[in-house]
Amino acid sequence: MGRAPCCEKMGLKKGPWTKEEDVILMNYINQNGHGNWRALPKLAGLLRCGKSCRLRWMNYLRPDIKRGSFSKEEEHTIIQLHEELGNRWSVIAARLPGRTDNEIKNVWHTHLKKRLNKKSEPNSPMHSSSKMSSSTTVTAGASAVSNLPEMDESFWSEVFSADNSSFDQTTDKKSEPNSPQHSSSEMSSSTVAAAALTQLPEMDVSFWSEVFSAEDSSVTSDISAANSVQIPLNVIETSFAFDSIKEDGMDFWYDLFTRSGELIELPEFE
DNA sequence: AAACATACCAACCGCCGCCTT
DNA sequence: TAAGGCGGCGGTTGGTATGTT
Repeated sequence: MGRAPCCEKMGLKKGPWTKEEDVILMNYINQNGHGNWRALPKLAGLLRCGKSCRLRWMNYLRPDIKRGSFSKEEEHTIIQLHEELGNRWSVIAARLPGRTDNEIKNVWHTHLKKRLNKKSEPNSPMHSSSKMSSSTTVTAGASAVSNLPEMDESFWSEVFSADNSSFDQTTDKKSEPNSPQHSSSEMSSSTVAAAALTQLPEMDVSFWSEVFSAEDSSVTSDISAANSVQIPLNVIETSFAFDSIKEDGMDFWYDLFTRSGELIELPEFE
């Protein structure tokens, strides 16, 4: 068919997103939704292609994204679903609320695949087919399942214990959504950041606390500045299926807080 | 302390399927 | 029916962090 590349490279930005861009994108989508990704960057005033905006939103900024490391149950689920479905990450992601296909794909390639390979290496009738990858179809997946040695509790506990160190490592790193890799510029305006915080109470707190720490603590006290941005919460609430999000979100935060004793006091939302 | 290797993950690229005209 | 536009998906890459020598 021959289509034009998604972003006519003219002056469009690539690479890591800055916090300013994140805020702009979030504010825009909160206010207007994302009817047309292609048109969105122009309307929002971003020098990005629509695809890039969509990806950023889907994989990172959506309020319902669950942060933190994958639980054993989640990893278990991924492994099982991958056996059934192959590399259909979006389908797998649909079964793991709050997880993105990209995230799952990454976890698979960095942890789970290795773990399984390690596990099955000695006499590997099953996964030595490290080629199960791209061409894996549902039927192939199904046949793979039938070839599997029965995976009882001991199998899974071995799989998980095989690489526990990395499992734990991910906990710390993942809890920081805007990874340190990003040499992103600091927030230019504490007002914007504070506004975003108040608008999105369900947003990943560590994200915003990082934003604020970049400024300094005075920012949090400057939270009244949030009033300068007029995005009523009800707009946000109608933009998303907030009810379900809230439920998942609360569980997530409760879990997160109870597990990390060292967590600092959060800014108070009023 | 420096150099190198490895792990991790956000983001890009290109293809595909669906929908509209 | 074909062409074109768009969103979405999966593979891959590149930059940074971390570990090892």
